Amino acid sequence: MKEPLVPGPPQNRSELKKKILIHDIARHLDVSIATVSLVLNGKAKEKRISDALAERVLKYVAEVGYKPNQLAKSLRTGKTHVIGLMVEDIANAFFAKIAALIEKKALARGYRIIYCSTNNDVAQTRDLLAMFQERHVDGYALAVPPGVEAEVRALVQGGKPVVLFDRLLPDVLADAVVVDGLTGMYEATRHLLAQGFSSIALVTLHSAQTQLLARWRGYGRALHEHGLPELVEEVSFQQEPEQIVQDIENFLRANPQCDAVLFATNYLGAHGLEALNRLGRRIPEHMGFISFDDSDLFRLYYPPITVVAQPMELIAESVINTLLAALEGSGPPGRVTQTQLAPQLLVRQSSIRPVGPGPPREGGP
Amino acid sequence: MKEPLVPGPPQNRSELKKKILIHDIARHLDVSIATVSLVLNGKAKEKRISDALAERVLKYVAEVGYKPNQLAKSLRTGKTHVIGLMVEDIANAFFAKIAALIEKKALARGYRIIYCSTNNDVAQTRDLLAMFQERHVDGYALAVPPGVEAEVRALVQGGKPVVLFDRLLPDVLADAVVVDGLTGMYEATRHLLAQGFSSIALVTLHSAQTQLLARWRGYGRALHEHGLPELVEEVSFQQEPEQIVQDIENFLRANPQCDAVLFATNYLGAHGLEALNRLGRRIPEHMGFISFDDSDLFRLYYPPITVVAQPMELIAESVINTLLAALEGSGPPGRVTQTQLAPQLLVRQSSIRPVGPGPPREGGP
DNA sequence: ATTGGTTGCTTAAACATTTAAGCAATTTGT
DNA sequence: ACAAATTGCTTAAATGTTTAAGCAACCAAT
Repeated sequence: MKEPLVPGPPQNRSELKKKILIHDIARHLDVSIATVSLVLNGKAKEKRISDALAERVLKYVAEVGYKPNQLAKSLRTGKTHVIGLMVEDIANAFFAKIAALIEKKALARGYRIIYCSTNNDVAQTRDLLAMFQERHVDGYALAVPPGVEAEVRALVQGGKPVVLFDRLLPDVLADAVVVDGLTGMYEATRHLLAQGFSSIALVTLHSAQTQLLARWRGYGRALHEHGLPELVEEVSFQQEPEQIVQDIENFLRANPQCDAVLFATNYLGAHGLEALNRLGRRIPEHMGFISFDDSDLFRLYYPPITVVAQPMELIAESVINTLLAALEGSGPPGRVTQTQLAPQLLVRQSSIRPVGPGPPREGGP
Repeated sequence: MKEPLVPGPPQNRSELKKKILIHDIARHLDVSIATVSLVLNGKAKEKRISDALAERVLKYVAEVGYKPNQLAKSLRTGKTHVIGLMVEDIANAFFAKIAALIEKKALARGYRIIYCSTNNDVAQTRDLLAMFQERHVDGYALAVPPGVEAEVRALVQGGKPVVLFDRLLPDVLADAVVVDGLTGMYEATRHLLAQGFSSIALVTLHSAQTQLLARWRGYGRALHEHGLPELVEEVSFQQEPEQIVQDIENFLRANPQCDAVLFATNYLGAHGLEALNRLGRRIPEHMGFISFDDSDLFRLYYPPITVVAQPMELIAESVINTLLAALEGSGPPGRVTQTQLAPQLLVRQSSIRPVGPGPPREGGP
């Protein structure tokens, strides 16, 4: 313990913290600042600092607990060791989980993350991208809405490591990690068809986000193969949750023949559950139900909800690997790495058609 | 324009981005760097730069879109306009939501947030605190586990703005924002008692986190007032989710007389639901159920789960206000601001005792 | 006609580091 | 014995800002 036992006169506590600089180290060891710096940056060998001196430096540095000022370092080297991560909404379970995983993996490899939520707002996203640049992040992991193609392209062409994930930006050629939502939704839809559901709806967002369009295409493909028509509700994301629930409610009420419904995102699924509750329709007796993305809610719901689960660990791992490869790889190899991961259909009760008295078509209570 | 009109040989794209510096502005306007800097920092009046020149500077700066290098600025001024936010786990719904709210409010006031998850690991928390210091964050918003008192105290005494939230650190006098979990849990327990539940258990973590202890005390107080014994399961947080579920399962199996259970955190509640599922016990027929923290899971569960909800908006607002007051307030006012917010008991079906065989004790509906 | 006060800007140090270039002293080669 | 190469370190420029201190030029007042 360094604290004096007797407090003594009112010391200015901030003086106790007197930041120690590389200059202090150098002076104490009676060597130049450059020597200390070289040793600390592992260039002792390369720059022919003697082992003896290098060791003296390291020893003293450890002893006094000297830590270089990262701001000065970054200013000089142009590297911050910070990665900018931009997601739709950090309060969303999917993105929160991805962020947590990426943070952990990045930290383990010496990088810090700074996050931002775009809320799918183009202007805000632009501002945030500008902030990342101002803060001199070394690399970008982006799940951004369409509308910022120009800015992202400029980054890529400026040589900055950029990895798009969750969704692509049309016409922007960049490293990317995405999940094959088309196949995921295709199989989910086929599963519903196989279960005997015959009028299957999709609830998605009115948005040009590529992952949503892919999921839609998967749904559409399965239906077309069976000669069935699409039945799609596109809700707007710029509204209150309550409004979304009501939209879904109205949609389902307007389509009473519909006997199963797919949701393109986790929160649409959650709102869907609420809508069905209000309508008093039971899952799966009145309505088959599948959502994209897994969560505690879906897993523990009664009945448990069938989902198209994304491989979270793999996504995070791929994003960080791709980014670090670009960051640490010697110069731009000119190649673009696009990774596509397979989602997994987790079949639970909500999509299992109950064997009941005859075809339970439109069964009222 | 300095660019030749004829493009010439294959230009290096990165050269196109030639970062513009304050020096370039100064030279173009034929004034000194200092003048430009003063104007940009709103000190034109104070330092007697003529309005005419100030306007010329601003005009040209806007025209070429010059943005000062934040690293250099921070190095010189010692301010980064970054707040370090440390939570238990960013993937946890409560913290994710708080983080999202704090981020939004901070951004609106010109500050950036960098987050970290402690996972309640003391060593990791210490490392992360050190990182925040290295990155020169201007202020700290901390929900940290016990064990880092010394480090946090050092920060506070070093004059750094620190706001503890969600939980306090014993013996660290700092600004804080907490929720009155004692009263919250006291009322939740009283509610169960009023409903006629008679053997009420609490599932909490084996931890000295102050908010958990307060919740426990609230539970204990209500029981003691009714002359009833405590029945508490403390699960360890260092284990896999699956193990926690099994712990709860075993605990409930070992206490068959127990007819209601309270959970001290949202994820304990979620695990509790799973445990009850596995045991085949129905809520509220076999077991009354209340969890701390609200979530979609609890709200949409069947039956809907009664919760002690925390006022998220208020927490975020208070944290950021307290922090910015300390950051921008003129010097240390010497006073510590501790805010305590009231939680809200949201009564849902899971804690409503079904009228069944036997007297429903203490006034029915 | 000198002093004193403004006005309107500039000079230069400071922030804390990295790293290319340089320079004695020593070792090696012929 | 002398040139060349190597060793082991240092000097100083560079990174891009902010801001205290300074300095001409002009004006007002004695």
